[in-house]
Amino acid sequence: MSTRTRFAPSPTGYMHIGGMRTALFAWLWARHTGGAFILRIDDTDRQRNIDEALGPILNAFRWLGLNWDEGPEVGGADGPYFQSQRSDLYRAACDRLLAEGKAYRDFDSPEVVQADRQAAEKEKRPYINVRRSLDLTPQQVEEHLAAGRPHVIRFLVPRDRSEKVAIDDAVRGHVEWDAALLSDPVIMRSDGSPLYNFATVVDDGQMRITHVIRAEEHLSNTPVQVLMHEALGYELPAFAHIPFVTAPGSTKKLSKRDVDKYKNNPQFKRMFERADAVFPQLGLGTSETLNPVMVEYYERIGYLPQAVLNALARLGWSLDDKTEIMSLDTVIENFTLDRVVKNCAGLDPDKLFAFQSHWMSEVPLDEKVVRCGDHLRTAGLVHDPLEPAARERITAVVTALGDRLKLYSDILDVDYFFKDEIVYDEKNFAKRVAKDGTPELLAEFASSHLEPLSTADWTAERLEAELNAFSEAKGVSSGLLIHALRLSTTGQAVGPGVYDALVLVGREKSLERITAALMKARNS
RNA sequence: GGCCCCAUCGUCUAGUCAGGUCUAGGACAUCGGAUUUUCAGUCCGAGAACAGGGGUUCGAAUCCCCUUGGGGUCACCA
Repeated sequence: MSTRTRFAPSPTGYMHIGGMRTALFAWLWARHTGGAFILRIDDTDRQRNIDEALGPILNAFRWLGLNWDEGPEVGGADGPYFQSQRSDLYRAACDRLLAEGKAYRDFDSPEVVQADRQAAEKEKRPYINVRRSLDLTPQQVEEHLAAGRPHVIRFLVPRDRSEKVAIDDAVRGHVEWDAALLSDPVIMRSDGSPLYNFATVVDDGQMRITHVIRAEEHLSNTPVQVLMHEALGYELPAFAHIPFVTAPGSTKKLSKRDVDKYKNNPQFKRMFERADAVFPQLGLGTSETLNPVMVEYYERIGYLPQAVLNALARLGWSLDDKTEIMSLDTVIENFTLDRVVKNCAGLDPDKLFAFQSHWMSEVPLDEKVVRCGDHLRTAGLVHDPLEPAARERITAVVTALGDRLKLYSDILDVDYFFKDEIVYDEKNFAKRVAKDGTPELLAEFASSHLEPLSTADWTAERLEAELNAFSEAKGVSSGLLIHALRLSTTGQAVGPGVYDALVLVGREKSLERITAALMKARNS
């Protein structure tokens, strides 16, 4: 039988990076086995603004290139793929259970149930729901029904079953539970809508899912689901509970609720700072609106899908003892569930960045130019990046940047190549320019060696030769002038090689900026 | 608290199922050196781990038990 895996997100308005990893593993297993990957939307709870809430999720899949064989937009034979449109299926399954005595109507009010729970807690004994409604005679049930008395429907756990409820999890191995300790799960609310635990079983059964690959936090839902699969006569799928992704340097599940804490996390901190530096320029808000818990963060800040995919694949899975850099095709070819690690894995921003460095080095110049052009246009630094002169300039800058360009948004750090005014890195300006003797040296170099140069002679080679000749004659380290020149003409301490930078800034503007810097140094 | 899961360098991991070849391998990060009389980068190198205790065995990171620690989950959420 052909493999069928699924990912069933709830439309929350964003795609969680940890959820993305779970989805990736399910997708990978389907692709590795030549099976089907199904996207199913768990929207039993919220029906409003479904498009708005679903958009970012589908976008995340598209950005990473993870296609789905059945689901929203593409349809499929086992649809619909929105739980909100599958009510009849749940109703029918529930009726069947009811008719077979495998489920029952529970007339206890939420308050009563709550009191039971509290009583159990007080007496320090495990809570299992009290089956009062089971004592009702058929006649009493009819009366309650006729009276329109609100009730839920619970699945009747076979607590007296002799053997344990067990699964052979593809990643965790044999796991078993004692059915006698299980509470009867509510499968239908009093308003007639299904609960997740039930809907999932009905969907997985009806869609003939062969491998339920999901995050570890669902492990404790598994026993009742197994029982419900059995009760409904579905063939039990294989389960693979993969570890969840934790926050960097933590053992706790990565959660959007904790973003405020993450801002102080030493490893996460830089990502938030980067967001606050970049997103406002792109009109995307700040780290408040887009943060590293969301997949969109990575897309917008200029990560490569290859890098994110590589990092995600290596989080809880490995090919062997040395392979780190892997294309999606390589991962598909080698992905197996038995090589999924059992313990939870912390998202590592540094490692992701390292993957990014590698994959960015594989991107052709033209592609980099186009993507950087997009960022520049969005930031208002370039009107039309496709216009020949602009394109040429962007190409020159990207070339000069070389492998310094790690994220596409890095292009915004060299905005001084695209606008007139520059922002000084004050600390480094003081250190490299406004210090003993340097302004005088710089002034002399500018007037004696730079100003005489014609625009045609304003080349990296010539500039380097002039600078070397001057510093040799003066008996000073060339590094002194190199730093002073960079700070003066770009305002920054880091950037392309200084001769390239001077060429990019141009003769005219370079001289102007040096003059301005000298004035600034004198006044400080 | 009940139930369940997990435990190798700071981090991600290889090795665990089929004990020896593991004085525990790789990657990221860190530190040091080289290079560019420039930041970055690149190259080379270094430090860095089997949670603890009992067993079984000639031999245990690997098998068994206990302890400790971490985590998940206990809804008319998903």
